[in-house]
Amino acid sequence: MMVSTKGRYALTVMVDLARNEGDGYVSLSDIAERENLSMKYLESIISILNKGGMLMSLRGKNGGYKLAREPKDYNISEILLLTEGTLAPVNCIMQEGVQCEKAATCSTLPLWAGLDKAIEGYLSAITLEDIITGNRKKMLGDYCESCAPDGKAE
Amino acid sequence: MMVSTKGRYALTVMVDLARNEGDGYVSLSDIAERENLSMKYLESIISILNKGGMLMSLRGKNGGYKLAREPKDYNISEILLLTEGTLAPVNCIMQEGVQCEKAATCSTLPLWAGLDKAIEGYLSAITLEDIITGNRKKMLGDYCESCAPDGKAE
DNA sequence: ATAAATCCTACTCTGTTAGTAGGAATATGT
DNA sequence: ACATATTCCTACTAACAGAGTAGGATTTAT
Repeated sequence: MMVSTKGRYALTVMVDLARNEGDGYVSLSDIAERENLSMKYLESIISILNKGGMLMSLRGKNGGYKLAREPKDYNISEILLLTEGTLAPVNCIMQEGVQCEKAATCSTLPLWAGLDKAIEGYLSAITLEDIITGNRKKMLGDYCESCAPDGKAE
Repeated sequence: MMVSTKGRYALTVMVDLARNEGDGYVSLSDIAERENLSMKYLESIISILNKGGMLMSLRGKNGGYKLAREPKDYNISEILLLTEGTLAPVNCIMQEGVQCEKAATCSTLPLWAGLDKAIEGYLSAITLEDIITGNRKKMLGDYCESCAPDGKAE
């Protein structure tokens, strides 16, 4: 598994915030209740988003969080990268030039590098706004089987 | 991390077998020595490949393994799927119609489904032969930064 | 002052990963 | 027949990561 609940919930939080933008600062307890997730756990996740500059926060009564930018200005890759640490599909692909010592002769490395690129490419092309507006074409292509398990196209 | 050493070593084994095809059956100890991996661990991995019909095996002295088909007739997706169990990037995407109960209303599901599709698409387009022959264009596209960490294109 | 919120540190429980260990079954060469 | 080289099979273990929980300190609006 590449994306844990941490990254998934982080995205859920971002989507929830985007949907409730107008309301000023949104409290974590509201988000946790709406999304039916543990508030304590979300706390640790939203803290990463906040420190990473994705959010603005206000402490004290009536405090909470809101998006630092507009939904269209977040891509999914950056949200997941921040919370997960890496999106690399294998250990041999690591950040910034750090390489396996066999890299020069490894015949499978180009495969992993290519897979990494494919993942990065997909995720960085999609914005938070695409998710809010349900831009299925962008996310799934023209037709998505996995969305129609009963055999009917949507 | 989506692909563990299990899947990675499985691919390494397949590549090693493809490279040493002419020699009839190849023993596990030869592979382990060449690839510098624990033979005992490889044993458990190659057993999965064998039971999954990817290999032919011969017991006893001079025994070993060889590919059941030609390298061009294996795609990477099937090798990894067999050994890893799943390639799904998240828990909400599972096999054959099994779905999260919130699936119908989940706004992030299309993203995960699309990512899964992108991964599957990439991996199933590449064959074992592509790896043997070092088909970088197919694996990496026209230019690969991660292959030239010193800043020079190859 | 009180209540409602973020912020911070530390802990725990569980499952997965990455192996290791030991031996049984099978085939070959001498 | 026998020693040897191999696959095959079951079980075990140590370390790490994932998924939270717990408790309280700090800040701000009313």
